[in-house]
Amino acid sequence: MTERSFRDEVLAMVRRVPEGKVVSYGAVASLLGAPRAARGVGRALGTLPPDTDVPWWRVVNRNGEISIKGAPGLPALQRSLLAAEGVRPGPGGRISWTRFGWRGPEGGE
DNA sequence: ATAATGACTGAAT
DNA sequence: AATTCAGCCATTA
Repeated sequence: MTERSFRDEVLAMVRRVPEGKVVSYGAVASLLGAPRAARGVGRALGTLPPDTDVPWWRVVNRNGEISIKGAPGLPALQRSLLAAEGVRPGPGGRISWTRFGWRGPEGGE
């Protein structure tokens, strides 16, 4: 069978994140069976084309903050997309895992 | 095959 | 609680 690159698995997993929910890089890595590959997840999302159907904006770092460091406008775009889904950072500027954290495919979508 | 890079994380300060 | 350090991983040159 075709070896599915780690990148493809990451994209497939992120595609399952329901609207209005967020997940951390480490969580995605964990769901893929590689709990220490958080960076690999970030890298995978970094290769996404601007017209992708993958909801990359639903992935944030463990603190519930935007962790993008690429183009200057991307962080703002992510905040905007999240806000459009009802995901808003709390008083501290962090997104609450209790309210918006996605538990994974088995945790209930 | 080795070295460098980066949308990460946990532990130590 | 906030910041700093060092480890970990997949991918690219």
